[in-house]
Amino acid sequence: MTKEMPPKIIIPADPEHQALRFNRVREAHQTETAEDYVELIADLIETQGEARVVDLATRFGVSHATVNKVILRLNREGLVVNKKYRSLFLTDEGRELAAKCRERHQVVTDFLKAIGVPDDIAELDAEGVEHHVSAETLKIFKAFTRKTRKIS
Amino acid sequence: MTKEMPPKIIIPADPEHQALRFNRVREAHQTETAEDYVELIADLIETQGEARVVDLATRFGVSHATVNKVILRLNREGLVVNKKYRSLFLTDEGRELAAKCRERHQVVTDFLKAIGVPDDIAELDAEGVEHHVSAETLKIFKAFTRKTRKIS
DNA sequence: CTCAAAGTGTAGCCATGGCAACAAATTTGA
DNA sequence: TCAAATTTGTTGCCATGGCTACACTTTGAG
Ligand SMILES: [Mn+2]
Ligand SMILES: [Mn+2]
Ligand SMILES: [Mn+2]
Ligand SMILES: [Mn+2]
Repeated sequence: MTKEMPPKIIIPADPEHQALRFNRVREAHQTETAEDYVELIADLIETQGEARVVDLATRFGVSHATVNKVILRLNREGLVVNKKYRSLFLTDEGRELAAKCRERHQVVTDFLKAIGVPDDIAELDAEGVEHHVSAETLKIFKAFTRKTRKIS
Repeated sequence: MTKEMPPKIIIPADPEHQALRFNRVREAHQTETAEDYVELIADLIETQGEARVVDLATRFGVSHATVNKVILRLNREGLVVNKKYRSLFLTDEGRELAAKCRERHQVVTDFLKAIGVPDDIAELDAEGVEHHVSAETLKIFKAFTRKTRKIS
């Protein structure tokens, strides 16, 4: 990384350029589990008072064993605090990430609705799309939604 | 699954409804490797005359061993035909999927550019987003791009 | 024609995130 | 209170898609 790239001309068919795209998608996949987990944990703490393994399992549609394994990783990565047989908490870093993800999720959902996607479909699509939208695109989404709302 | 759900009212905070969203994302992840592979194989056959393992590796930014393993799966799934030490071919099903994915990829890229996302960023984002966009949303993307093009 | 380089295949390792089955702790309600 | 139900934890299995190292085949330059 950080080779010298003087004028940085992008040739779309350039193999290395293509590799960059796929690398970025793979990176997104690395982080998206963590993102969805901290987001849902934050939501549960707000709406239910606490985040329990069994609720995460139901909401994600996976077994509690799977949740447990992921939580172990998130703990290792410093996003989640868990004491045995107790409900889950977020670290400061986890809370920060959750806030960022919730905001982003909302921007994507609102945008899809703004361009006319039915609410239920917008919510389905946003769950996946959110993890692949760059900051620049997000900004454009936000501006578009704002503009549309002023009109209507 | 397939419990009786008479009027099917969607409550956004409903845990089962939430599980549906995440299940859909997981399904997309199951298929997206296959999608990107057949799309790139089709492109290489068109532009280079043949699709070779080493080119796929370069374009995806992974080792040739990884490509080989994925190709094995795609062969098992009836999308790719490969003879030892020979270049890769698509089955009819593979070609069909490739065409569908290329079209979808193009629609997403064009849409992002149409709403003002810079070309290079649009191409980055599209590579991930394409796999999470429903048919309904795609239709709306297409209509929006068409409309925008008429204006400009 | 030869043989070195390039390409391909394979084995074995890893991390992630699925699962079922079983074990342990906690909570609940009779 | 205390036993049953619920929740949580753990183990061991699987598939995917990463990697390196090494083996084999094909290709092409000299
Ligand atoms: Mn989300
Ligand atoms: Mn998501
Ligand atoms: Mn694509
Ligand atoms: Mn893609």
